[in-house]
Amino acid sequence: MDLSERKRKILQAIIDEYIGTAEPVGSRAISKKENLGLSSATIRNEMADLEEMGYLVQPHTSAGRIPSDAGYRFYVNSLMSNYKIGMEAVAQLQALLKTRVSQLEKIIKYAAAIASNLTEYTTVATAPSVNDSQIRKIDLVNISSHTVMLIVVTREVKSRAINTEIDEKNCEVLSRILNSKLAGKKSSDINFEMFEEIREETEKNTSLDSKALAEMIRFVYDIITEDSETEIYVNNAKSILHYPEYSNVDKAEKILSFLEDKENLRKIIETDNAEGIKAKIGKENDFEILQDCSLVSVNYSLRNGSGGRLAVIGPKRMNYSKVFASLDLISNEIDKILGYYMDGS
Amino acid sequence: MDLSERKRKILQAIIDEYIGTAEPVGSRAISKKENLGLSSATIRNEMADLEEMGYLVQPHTSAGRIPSDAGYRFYVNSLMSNYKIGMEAVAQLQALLKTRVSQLEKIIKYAAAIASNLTEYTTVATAPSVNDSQIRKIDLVNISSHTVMLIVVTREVKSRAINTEIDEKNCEVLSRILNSKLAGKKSSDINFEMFEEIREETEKNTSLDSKALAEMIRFVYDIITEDSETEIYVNNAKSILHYPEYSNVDKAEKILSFLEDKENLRKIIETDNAEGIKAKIGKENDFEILQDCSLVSVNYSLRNGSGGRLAVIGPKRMNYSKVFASLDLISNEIDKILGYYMDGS
DNA sequence: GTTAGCACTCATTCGCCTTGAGTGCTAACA
DNA sequence: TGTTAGCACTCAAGGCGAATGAGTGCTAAC
Repeated sequence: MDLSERKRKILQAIIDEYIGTAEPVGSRAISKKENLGLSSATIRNEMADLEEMGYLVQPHTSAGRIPSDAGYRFYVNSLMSNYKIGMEAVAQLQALLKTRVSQLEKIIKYAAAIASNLTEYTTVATAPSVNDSQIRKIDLVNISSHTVMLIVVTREVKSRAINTEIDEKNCEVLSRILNSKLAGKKSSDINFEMFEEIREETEKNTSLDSKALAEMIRFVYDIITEDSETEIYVNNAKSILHYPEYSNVDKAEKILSFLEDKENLRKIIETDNAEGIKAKIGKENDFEILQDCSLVSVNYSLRNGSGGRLAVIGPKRMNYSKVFASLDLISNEIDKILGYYMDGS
Repeated sequence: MDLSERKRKILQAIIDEYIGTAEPVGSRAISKKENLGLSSATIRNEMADLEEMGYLVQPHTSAGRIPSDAGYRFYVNSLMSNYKIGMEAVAQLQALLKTRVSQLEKIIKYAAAIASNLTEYTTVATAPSVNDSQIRKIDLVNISSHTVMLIVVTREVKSRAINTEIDEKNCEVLSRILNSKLAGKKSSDINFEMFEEIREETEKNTSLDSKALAEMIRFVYDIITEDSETEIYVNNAKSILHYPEYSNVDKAEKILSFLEDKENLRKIIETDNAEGIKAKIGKENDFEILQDCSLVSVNYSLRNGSGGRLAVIGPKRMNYSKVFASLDLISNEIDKILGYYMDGS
């Protein structure tokens, strides 16, 4: 599928124009762009060719052309220009991410927010998954006469307030036993039998009511083995309403519903773990509701192997070059920070 | 402003009808409701009276009437019927809240989600504020060769991953000193001078680089004194799009933007700490953008004095009786659970 | 190979008319 | 004196056709 230089230029001009206006592009509009000195009639001939080749479609006879999915695909693969993000924006981004570096859990949340600011599209991101990391410490702290806070430290901190009658002294003994048996282990290596030992040993060394103890152990087991449900962040979903494509409120509502369901989001964002920035254009998306959208995503990773994904969702006629540039910038910055921060093990 | 029994009935019928249909209500529609055997002409006369009194307005001469803010206010204060929530829904709610009880922090999140399911309107809720509670424990855990997890336990658990070179042994010493100086204190009683002592004592007892130490102390100070930013949960914002009042996409987008800004939410939800369920109808809302909406809210509280607020936001013609009943139910259930759970101190 | 010119198509807009829901007023009725 | 039937009036909404104009494809000339 080779295109003449002229066809490439015309196709590019049409798509650029359409991205800006969301209106079918006519031959005259293109011919008036000074850079190629061609009359509208010539452009018309070329456009007819491009339509035949499948890159353009005509919504109706007397309208201009709009890009087809294939047209966008060609544009993304070989036509789009390099977008240059302003130095100030870059500096701002770096500064902002740096101030958040002490709240590692949240860095992706901020990154996703920044991405949606930069691009003005909806963004979806998964927090870095920290499954299966080593247990560093388990702690039981009495916070009121019958509430104990259970804390498990791995790479992250999980906690649970538990309603129980275990007193401070017994808490101490129990937490000492828990640590001696479990600290240093990976959560995937832990099974319920280990807790049987813990129960026995604790019963020997404390005056604990065996029912309260069993309950407590159950909680510890749960908190350790539960999949730390990786958070998923959505930003700027409402931007959908901006696009004429979704001026139909019903359609807009459907997609907003879709974006509210974390399950869906997980699916669309986790299908692809490819390196680098990937675009899914229109019908390339598995979900029917996204077939008028494009999804551009990138994964970031920590040196220890865990990572996550950050995606931009917008209309098919999104500003691809800007989106690609933004994601590139952001994922680089994140990799820098996280790589440094989380390295070693 | 006394209304005859007949006027009350007519006003109630009009508002009930309008809540269901969102269309101006005509005299004929009311006269056909069997319960008052009056002709449309008679109703017309009464409606004219009610309009003069300010309870109804006419969008244009040849249309029916719609309730004014004052009309809704009268309806809420003295007209609306008692909505009875189905037993199954009540049982479901109780069951659901109970299963979440071990994740206390999240109970309000679930309660807000339930409220928006029950009412089908947008809900906004603030998590229980746990400011100014006593520090129970401070911990420093090495999670990698140069990352230390800082953990502060009050009624909740706050944590921060910190990039530093402090090794395990020094961590232990430092955390012992921190606990001896700070445990048991309220975070509001803590000032930076105390940390000067801590710094001096630590320097005496460890080989710590004084710059790393100063930095670490700064983090501890920050995490303790920072306002634990009470989370704020929004559910079902998109339900706005359902109402014909917001079929205008621009208007819908404005209000969705408004609801995305946590600052705004905080303001609308925290203005009123009154006991019981309160409604703000139309222009009674301070924010101009909400002047076509009503906001019904309730506060829940723990026995220790902290608490939060849960609000339903919908169109002025919301189903007030259902919303009131739902909030009443939910806040009672929450109070039961939290009261039991968090009591003592 | 390029372009000017022309006939043709078709979505969009505008004005006009019709329709119908609803009102207020008046006069008659109970 | 309160209620109701009847009638003239108002006005938003919807249907319809003409006008508009953006765009095309094709042809003939350059």
